[in-house]
Amino acid sequence: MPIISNEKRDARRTQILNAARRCFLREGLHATTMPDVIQASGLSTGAVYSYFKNKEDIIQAALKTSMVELSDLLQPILHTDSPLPPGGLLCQIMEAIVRFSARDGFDLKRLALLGWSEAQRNARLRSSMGTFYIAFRNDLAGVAKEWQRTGIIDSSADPEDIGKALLALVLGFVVQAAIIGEVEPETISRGLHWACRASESGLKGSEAKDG
Amino acid sequence: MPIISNEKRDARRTQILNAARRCFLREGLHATTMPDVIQASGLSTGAVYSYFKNKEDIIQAALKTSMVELSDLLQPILHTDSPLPPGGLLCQIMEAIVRFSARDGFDLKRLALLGWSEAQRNARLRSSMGTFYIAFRNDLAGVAKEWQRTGIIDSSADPEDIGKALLALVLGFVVQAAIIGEVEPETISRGLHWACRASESGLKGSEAKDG
Amino acid sequence: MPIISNEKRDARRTQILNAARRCFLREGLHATTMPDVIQASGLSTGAVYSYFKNKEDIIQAALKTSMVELSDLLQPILHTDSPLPPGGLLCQIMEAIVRFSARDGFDLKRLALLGWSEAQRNARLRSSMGTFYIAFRNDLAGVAKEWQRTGIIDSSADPEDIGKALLALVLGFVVQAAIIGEVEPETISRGLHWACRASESGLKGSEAKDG
Amino acid sequence: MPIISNEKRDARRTQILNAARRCFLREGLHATTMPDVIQASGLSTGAVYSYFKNKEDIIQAALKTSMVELSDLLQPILHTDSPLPPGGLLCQIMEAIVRFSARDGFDLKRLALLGWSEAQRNARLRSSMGTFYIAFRNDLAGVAKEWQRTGIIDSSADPEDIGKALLALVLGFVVQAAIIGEVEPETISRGLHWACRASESGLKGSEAKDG
DNA sequence: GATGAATGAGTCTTCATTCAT
DNA sequence: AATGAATGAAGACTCATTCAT
Repeated sequence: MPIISNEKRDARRTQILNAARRCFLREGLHATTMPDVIQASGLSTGAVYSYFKNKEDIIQAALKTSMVELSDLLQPILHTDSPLPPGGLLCQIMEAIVRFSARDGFDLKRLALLGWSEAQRNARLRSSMGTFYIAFRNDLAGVAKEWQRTGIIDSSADPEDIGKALLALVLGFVVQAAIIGEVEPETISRGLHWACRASESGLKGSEAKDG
Repeated sequence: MPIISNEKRDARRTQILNAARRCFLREGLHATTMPDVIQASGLSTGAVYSYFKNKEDIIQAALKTSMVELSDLLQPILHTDSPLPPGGLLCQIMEAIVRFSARDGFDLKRLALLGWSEAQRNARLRSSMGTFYIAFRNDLAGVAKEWQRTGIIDSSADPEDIGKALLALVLGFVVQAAIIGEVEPETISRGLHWACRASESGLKGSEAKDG
Repeated sequence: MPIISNEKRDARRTQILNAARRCFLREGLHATTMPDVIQASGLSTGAVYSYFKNKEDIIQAALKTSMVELSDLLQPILHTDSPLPPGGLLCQIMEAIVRFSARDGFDLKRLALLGWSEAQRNARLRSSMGTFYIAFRNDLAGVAKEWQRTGIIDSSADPEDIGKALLALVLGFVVQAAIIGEVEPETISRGLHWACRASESGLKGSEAKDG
Repeated sequence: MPIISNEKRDARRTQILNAARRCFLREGLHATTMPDVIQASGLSTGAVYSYFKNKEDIIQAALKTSMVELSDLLQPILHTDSPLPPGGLLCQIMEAIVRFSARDGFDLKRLALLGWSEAQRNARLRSSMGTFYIAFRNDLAGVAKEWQRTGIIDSSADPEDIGKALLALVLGFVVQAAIIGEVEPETISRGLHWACRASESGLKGSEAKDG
């Protein structure tokens, strides 16, 4: 039965990819050698190369897998009929990311930094990563539209802009947590809360510039 | 006199560092070879190695230099007697970063991504980078205190939290601009403005969780 | 089966080591480059490096191998029930060394000089070489004890001292043969014979000093 | 006055050569770099290169100097009207070498090993070293003739052979002292004394072989 | 003459990938 | 289908020597 064979194939791929991610987090993308991945996977050189054409393919697949996993995690949060208000949603997303990192031992935040860096010089990765983040941003804009529909947010706002602002907060949380640490999802949310309550908060950049 | 003047030495160092940064942006930190840097610098192998002990040293210095330059750029914005309100300040910072990138042809945003990635496995870099970002975050918290002093922000807020939230926005803008593009400082500011005006905005994380 | 047999592995190691020894004798230890050894071995760079960690390892192994081979050669001479008297034994040892050098084309005498030099600054080599020579010296002292047992040598003599004197003669023969030439084992033996028959030979150092 | 200048030149040369010998003893001939020698000499690169054409020249001169110094030391011992008998002479020579090593901090024994090794692949050095050792051997043979003249040694002996045997002992002492240690001049002398008093000592190699 | 900055050929070593078995 | 030995191109770095000042 080819079905079992296929399952086995998938299991092997996952085994290699997980080994690769462990290596990547430990050594970085470039400093990780194929022997590193091969040893960590417990397979033979030839076996690994029968599942992936080359190292670039493994990087690509490992990062893509992470993006897909994250996507699965975020879908229920973003595609719900009654999304939480901005602050709550942000927290939910950031906590999901934190939880994901804890779950499998792959620190998604740190893996993301590796991916962003690699995407600078790897067109294929840049492309798949771009697709992922644009979809994420669009989903956030979609939530913003839902907020407008339910009257939580003014209908004159540009939902795209809101999506971009929210994405910036999420990504910035990821960087900050990975590089400095000492940030919790709630910290961000709370800080934002106060910043936004500034009298004449002037959050509209144009006003700021004019003033 | 074959003894080179300090100015000339510094000029040479800068020459190498700038060449390195150009290479890094083009090829990434690891894919950049020493011959790449050497050729780009216009010097000889030996000359480059007389200014920097090894490749790691060049990476270190190139990123450190960028941090120092950025720091110089941000100081006047962050250490002023009458800082702009939150939205305006954010815009100012992001625009400074954008302007810096345009100035010398070194896209600071993309260089930052490279640095964050490298910092994962390079303790020395992680240390100097951590110092820089913590100082940045503290400066932002300092501005928050100033806002509290002038009554722009409620005195019950934690300025540290505000610093973290603002830093997240700045870093997130950098990532988003580098990876997806199609974000302007004002976009973020505007999106945030609307998100924050959400009725019962629920930006306080705890409320969000409870809800 | 790509899994190589132990015999083949050993054959490869020997192949590399013999190539290395040929190079070392031609160029010296340091002036021999890895490409030299690699080409002489007939293998590829990677293959050589899969058998030996680095150049130092090859030096170490090449010299150690020589010591082991020499040891095998000397064992039957030194560990016999009825050793020849001093002069005969010396000749036997020196001739064994000469014969060994002729056998495989590796001039053991010249290789020894290279090793002694390298041992000055290479602790690991110094250690293994020290072990070898101390064992050799002890074996010579052992023969001296046998001589004392059979009455060939006075029982009041210190066998250790005899071992040291004999070792000096052997090593000195090696140096002289390698550096100046025109010495045969018998020459040494004969010269010693006459020198020792000096009336009031005064070979006891203390007497010499007093005189 | 060119005389002072010449003296200064010689002093400089000595300064460089002494620095070089210190380096050579510490690092070996090849692992010593020109910067090593330059720094140890306290002069500038250019200065050192104005006194010696290249590194090979420094090696050559440093070793030659050592040979000359040793020669000066041995002359009075070897060219005397009433030389000590064999055992005493040997001790005198070995003690002179030991004393020389202690005097200036240049361990002549270890320097000799370095030189022998280098002589394998350096024709010029091999030549000057050969000249030195042949002269030494001839001087020893000369002493043997003197011993024959005064009746200490049988007139039927070949003084050349005696020279070779004595040289072997001296060189062997040097090697043993440098590589293993725990040998004193007297030890050798004493050991030899007992070995030679072997009944039917059979020191004549031919007899040994026949037996 | 003196200086030391600059040169660049030459070394060791790694590692992605292939392919005989 | 699986294995892991073998390949060799490519990279980081050193250091003897030169020569402009």
